[in-house]
Amino acid sequence: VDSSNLATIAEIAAALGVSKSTVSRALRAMPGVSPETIETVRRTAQEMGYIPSGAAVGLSTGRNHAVGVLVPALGRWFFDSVVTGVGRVLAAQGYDVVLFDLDRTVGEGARVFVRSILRRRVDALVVVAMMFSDEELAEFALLDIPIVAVGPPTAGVRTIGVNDAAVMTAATEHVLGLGHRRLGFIGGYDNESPSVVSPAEREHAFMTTAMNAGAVVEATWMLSGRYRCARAREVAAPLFRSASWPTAMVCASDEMAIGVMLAIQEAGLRVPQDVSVIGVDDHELAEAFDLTTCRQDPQAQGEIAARQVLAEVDGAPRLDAFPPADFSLVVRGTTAPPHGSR
Amino acid sequence: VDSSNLATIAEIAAALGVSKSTVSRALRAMPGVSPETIETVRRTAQEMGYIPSGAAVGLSTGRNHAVGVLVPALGRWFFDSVVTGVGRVLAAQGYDVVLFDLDRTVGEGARVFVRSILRRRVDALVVVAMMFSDEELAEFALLDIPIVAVGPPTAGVRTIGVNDAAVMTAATEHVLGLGHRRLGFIGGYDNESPSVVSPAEREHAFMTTAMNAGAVVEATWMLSGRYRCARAREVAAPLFRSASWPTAMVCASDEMAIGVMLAIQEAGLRVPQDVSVIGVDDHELAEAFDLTTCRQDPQAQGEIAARQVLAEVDGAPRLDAFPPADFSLVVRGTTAPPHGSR
DNA sequence: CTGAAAGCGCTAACAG
DNA sequence: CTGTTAGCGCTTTCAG
Repeated sequence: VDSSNLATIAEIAAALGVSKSTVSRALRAMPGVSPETIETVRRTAQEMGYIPSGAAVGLSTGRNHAVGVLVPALGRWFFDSVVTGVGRVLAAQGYDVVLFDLDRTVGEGARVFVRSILRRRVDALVVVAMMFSDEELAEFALLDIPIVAVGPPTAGVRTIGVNDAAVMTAATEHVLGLGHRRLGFIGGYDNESPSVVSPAEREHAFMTTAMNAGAVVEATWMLSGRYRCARAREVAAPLFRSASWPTAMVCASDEMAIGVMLAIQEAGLRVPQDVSVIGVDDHELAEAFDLTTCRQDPQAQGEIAARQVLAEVDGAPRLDAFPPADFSLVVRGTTAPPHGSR
Repeated sequence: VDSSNLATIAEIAAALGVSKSTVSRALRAMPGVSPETIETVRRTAQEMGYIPSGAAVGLSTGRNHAVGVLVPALGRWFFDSVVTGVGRVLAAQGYDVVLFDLDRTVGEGARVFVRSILRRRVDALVVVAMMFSDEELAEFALLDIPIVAVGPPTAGVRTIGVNDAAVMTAATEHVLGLGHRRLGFIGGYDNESPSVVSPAEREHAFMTTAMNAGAVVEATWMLSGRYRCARAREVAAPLFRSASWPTAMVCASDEMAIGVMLAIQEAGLRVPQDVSVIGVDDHELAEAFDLTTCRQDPQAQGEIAARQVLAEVDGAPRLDAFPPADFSLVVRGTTAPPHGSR
């Protein structure tokens, strides 16, 4: 027990000749403490370099003033934005964010985090775009703390996020409206990260909308880019070097849209003259690439999630479902009527 | 004190008719506990859904098993990578990462974090690319925990990072070696975020190297992109629409290099035929953009930082300085001899 | 308005 | 090998 040289509440009490309780109350400005004592205590606390011990407070009150944030990985716009949003409201309320980057956990003793990682160090949990096993959900239940998910619907956890079907339908209808009838799609599908929730609705909504409009969607035009720019570029490259390609690519994320654009250009084709490209997110780079997209605001979603769990930690009634988050079509320069049309 | 329904060490002791100490020891597999007891205790702990209380352990041992990570913001490749690296080693050692995104703190009660935020909840600190006031450094000292910085040198804190001068010199020499004599530079300079450390050495090293080689560097070719892609594109756009532009742009980060390439293309010029572009980082998108760059590995740097603070938490002697981190030139397709040369 | 005392859940000497 | 006894630093009744 190497508790450095930081002052404790007892020490400042001794120095002032008052009781620990008085100091404790004064420090927290509780009702029923004379303004003078409150002043004196605060000042000497300051002078003595007092910093409360989170552990002691936590043990005593049962509140850790910290919420856990589980992300599949850092470095992706959506996840980062959510964490930023969550962090913003938590900081404002004096809560810490304990970050769990599950990326590294996968593979090893994989995801035994509930028991081994979150040892009641957090008062609530915000999880981003992840799937959980029944076991994990059971442990969450045991933990008995507010949990909300952000992103695509997470089984077993209430989720805040956009309506993926609506978003994709809007994107698809935009290019259909421009006259495109040869449509391609790139989504995140594959079994690489089974624990990361992929918005399944997106592919489905694209297909349905395209089919209903009588558009042509060849099997080879349905790509999987794992939501990464580089990966999208790789898988799209052969398509645009082949003999038959779509005149519009509907992408489930802006990162993939950018990758697709790169592939298109490398193949000697131009956007939007030869191929239109539309994404989803309004990523920070979307404007720089003049990318048409369906804007959503993950930071705001994170803020909503954080506010809700904090409210519940403070005794607010549990909210069972969130209304879908906002999104809106942002038309820029990567979509245009297909070549040859007017 | 609403300590849910989780079992405590006392309860499992009672259920087994042994003492708390025995349970405590058994759970931690301490020497001097019969294999049988250890087995029994563990099993019933498991059955009773026991999860140790971090607060109690922390109070008792003085170790929180958590380290704080301070970043200027999330969503930038370098910062994200460092956090990922730190998180990776911490997770492996059973430590939590408490993330402080200072972005939001700036402006408000700005950066009183040491006292108000880190209430001894962390056993160590890793800070990324930040500057601290003397006041803050004093509070760090008071905290008396291992602290290491990652990135450009941080005054008052030992830092792990690449030698910025060496990196920039290498980049500049690469284009000089290709025959370029009209050089431009884009760095992060400005007063926007005074608390974020900007690698000052980079601009200086570029200048020195360029001058020594007798290259031409017009004043309007020295840009400030704040290390953001979009910003870089904006400031570079007018340059490449003007009458006089450099044949090679040396960029202090890949994100800015990409922005510059966008601006070049928009101006109707081509990379590398008209303008060569070289960056720094080997960002995850560098390969997709076929960008020549000076690779560094911020994740590895974060890992080194994390390993060192953990070692010191465990009693290892304090390390006063780190050797410079590795970097290497990665030549790809965005640099070539200047037009007209052979 | 203030003090005394009892814990929060766990670890850590000391004794057996 | 196991039990007892003190705390860690703070909050919180319950009495003055």
